[in-house]
Amino acid sequence: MARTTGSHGEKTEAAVREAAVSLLARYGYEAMSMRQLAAEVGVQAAALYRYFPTKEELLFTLMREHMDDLIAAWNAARPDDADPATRLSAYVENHIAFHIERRHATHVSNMELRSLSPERLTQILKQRTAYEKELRSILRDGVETGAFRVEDTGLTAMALIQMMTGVIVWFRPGERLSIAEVTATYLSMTMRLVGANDVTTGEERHVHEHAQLRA
Amino acid sequence: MARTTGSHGEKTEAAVREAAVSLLARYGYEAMSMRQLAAEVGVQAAALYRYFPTKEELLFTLMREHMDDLIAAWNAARPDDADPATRLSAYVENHIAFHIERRHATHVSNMELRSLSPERLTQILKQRTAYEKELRSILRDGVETGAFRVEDTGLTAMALIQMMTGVIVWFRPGERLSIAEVTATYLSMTMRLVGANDVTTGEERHVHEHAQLRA
DNA sequence: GAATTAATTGAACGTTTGTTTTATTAATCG
DNA sequence: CGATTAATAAAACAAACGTTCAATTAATTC
Repeated sequence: MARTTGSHGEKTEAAVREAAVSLLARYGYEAMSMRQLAAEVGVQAAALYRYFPTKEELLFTLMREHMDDLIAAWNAARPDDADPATRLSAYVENHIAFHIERRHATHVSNMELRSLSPERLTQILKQRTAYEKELRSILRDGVETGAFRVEDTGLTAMALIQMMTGVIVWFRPGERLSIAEVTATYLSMTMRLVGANDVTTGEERHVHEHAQLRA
Repeated sequence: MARTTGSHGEKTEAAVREAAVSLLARYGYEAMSMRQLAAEVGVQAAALYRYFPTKEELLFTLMREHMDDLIAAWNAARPDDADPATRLSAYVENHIAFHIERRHATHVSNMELRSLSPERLTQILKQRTAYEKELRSILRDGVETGAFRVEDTGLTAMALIQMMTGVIVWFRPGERLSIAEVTATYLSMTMRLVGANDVTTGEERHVHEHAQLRA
């Protein structure tokens, strides 16, 4: 047999991407074989090489596009000329919403860095650093204006990102908490962590609205 | 050739464990081959099977002992009849010190869970849950006595653990910050996060001592 | 110092791996 | 409808994998 009835390049490539994200998240890069991926798509292994020249290029493509999307999502959501607290809220909300919605791809992008060649690793890390820099900048501005009380902006940014990204480890859609509840709780934890409620006097009230939701 | 001069079982086994933790942390379970591990130890691959029956059993042994050690360290450090803030401080300090000191082993225990068989995975997760339960219990007590202001103890415990364990991702000994500085900063972030400084009136002062170390 | 035990080598086994090549069939275009 | 192009299958490749086995040598014991 050769070309199958109803076969279409774009559809197959989309199916490969989807199956790859799923299998990579579940088994990891080294444990996922090209034959396993092909079987999931319903195709022979050789067919994969029409869309991606190597296994590593497939991984890299998925990771790069995921980082592109993350940065694009933040650029669309960022409130440009707002006070630090508002900008921090937007960052937290975007980060958590994006990471919950795309848990599998995030898992891959965070866990499989060591499977990339040095040059490709550098590129992904560059994108990640650019994204994290946005948070550091917000924190720095907040410290300057007195909106936040933070000891070390670099360290705090790392702590916040680790904390927020951690949702993908335990969060399962449809269990106990909704995305909105999780986001609200993380938002208030973040604001307390950066010492925001001691300083702001007006709109930071909305943080406390959620504060006793489930005490 | 066969038995080499100066060979001794205990020494070899210790060398295997040490090299395995290092290689597993750097390359991951699937990417590390038994031949690569043997080469690192300076031995042939077949010699490894005198100490560990399979590759997976080697991984499991390292992970189980690491969890044992973590729980033992906490049992040695835990202040039993103290107020929640003191207990939380002890938990944070122990967690960060232990995880920085044993970054590689922690990395393995966190990243390679999916390479374990279901039964072995269950055992490691049981140990992990037992350890995390300690933190949830501290948070619950703190909420009850009014020492902490926390919306969801389970969610807060997960957030704190993700945040604290995250140090192993970026911390490198001998760079910029000392272990003591990192611990102090994480301690004050934790205390703010659980809303501790609004309630306690006496010994929570020592939190603020560190607070403006590097603002 | 001979007998026994502990530790290791070297070769081999059957699988599985990522990838390439060639042939074949379906879809598309003129 | 015939020619061309796109999409796939099937088979094969060498390399690497975890693991086993028999042979061999060092350390230990009596």
